[in-house]
Amino acid sequence: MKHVNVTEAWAGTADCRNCAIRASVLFAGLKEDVFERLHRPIVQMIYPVGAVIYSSGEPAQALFTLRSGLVKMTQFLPDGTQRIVRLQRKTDLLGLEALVEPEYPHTATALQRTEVCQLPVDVVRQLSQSNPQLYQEMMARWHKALSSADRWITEFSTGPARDRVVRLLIWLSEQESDHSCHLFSREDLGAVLGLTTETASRTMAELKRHGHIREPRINHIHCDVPALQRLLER
Amino acid sequence: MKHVNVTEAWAGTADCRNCAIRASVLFAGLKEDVFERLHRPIVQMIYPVGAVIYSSGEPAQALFTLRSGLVKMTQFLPDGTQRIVRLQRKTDLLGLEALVEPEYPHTATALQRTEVCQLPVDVVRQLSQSNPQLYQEMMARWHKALSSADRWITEFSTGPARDRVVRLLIWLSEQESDHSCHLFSREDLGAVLGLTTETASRTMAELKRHGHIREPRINHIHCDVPALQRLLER
DNA sequence: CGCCCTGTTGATACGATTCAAATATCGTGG
DNA sequence: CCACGATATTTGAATCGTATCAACAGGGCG
Repeated sequence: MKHVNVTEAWAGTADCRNCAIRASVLFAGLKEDVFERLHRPIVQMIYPVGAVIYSSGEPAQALFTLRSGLVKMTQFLPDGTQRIVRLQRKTDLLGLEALVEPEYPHTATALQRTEVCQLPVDVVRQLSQSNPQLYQEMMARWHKALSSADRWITEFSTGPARDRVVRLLIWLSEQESDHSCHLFSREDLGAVLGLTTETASRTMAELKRHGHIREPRINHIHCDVPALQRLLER
Repeated sequence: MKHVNVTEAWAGTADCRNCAIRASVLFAGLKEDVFERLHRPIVQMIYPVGAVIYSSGEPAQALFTLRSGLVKMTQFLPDGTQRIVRLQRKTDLLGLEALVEPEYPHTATALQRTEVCQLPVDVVRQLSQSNPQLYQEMMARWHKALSSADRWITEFSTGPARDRVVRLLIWLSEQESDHSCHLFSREDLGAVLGLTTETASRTMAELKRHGHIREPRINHIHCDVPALQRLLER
């Protein structure tokens, strides 16, 4: 595994009012004056592949809205082993735990070039308590995180290797318009699905041989989604 | 699988003020007057083994605080297969999703005789919005649910069969004082751990042969917890 | 150019599933 | 209360899938 030591790029104060994903971010539907108070301390950041957004055990001082990219959430067990417990992508909110715990429970690492908006935790906590709209939105975020966890268990931790890989490819294709998806390393692919690197590699090779996927550029996958769906049916 | 068709027992209006687990329930620390408004509509229920507390797809009208017992949360996939995605026990809050969604996403089934308090969702929603204390408590509940989900992934969906069984036995022993635990059927044991019934049975038999557990009465397990811990270490 | 890292492929071993059968347990009605 | 059938559990043998260990190919980078 390549070791990356990045100082993340500070990309300026956020222009929330013109945010391309504003409709789906935390503050969709906030009144102007409330919004005004909130958006000022927001900072934008850009992380390259491999960059760590925050680490497990670090003081939890901010939440992050994901504007683009893909982030793996890793949990470390007492015995030193680690497992990826979630993947986060566009419009997801990272580090909700900061509202409740003093330290982040996961390590968040960019698997693709990733843009985030950083929200100080006290601001979010304070506003969400006084603003029913935001309160409801927070609940929805927790709920979304929990649903993802359930989906993770049933789709990515269950069944034979091929099915898991296929489900992940479909999941990754969901957000792309053209049946393509940006994959990450075989090693991470395995870690996400609880498989070894070799099995991940073999499975990908087999899917290619059957013509269900193509890989014109490395880690850029074209998926025959309907065919993949059919594979899952039996 | 045995099919149970129970009408759950109504056990009267809750006596919250003298609740044995009040310190750890949702309303710990509420002011008297607020508490007064809340506790009136609370109803206590007792479910026998196998009883369904609520079903996936059913209108979500209540949350449930678990006073005692054990409940499995089952998710049904489009293809008809099902998987247990969580186990809930004393002081856990069931059906948080009711705050956000019109229908329950899971089916909640009692694995042991289970006592719950039923809280109407509108009451909880309304109170939690106006009461900062309860708001914070709700966040903590969501967080707890999410942590459980993470733990589920890393402990019960990962590694060889024996390790999974051992981790579950330890988890079940946690709440008992005397290193014993009340188990459920081998079929459910398998479903919880993503294993077949046969593998679950074989693994239990092997643990018995090695003297790490005893089963004096059926499904009443005595665990040599330190020995089990040691099994996980290598 | 050569080294290192990632990915691929092959051979083998191990563990879990599957299918099948025997045994134990539970619940019910006689 | 016992006997019976239904259901759950245990055990065995064969098979399948994944991990493991090992070797090798290709690409990027110093």
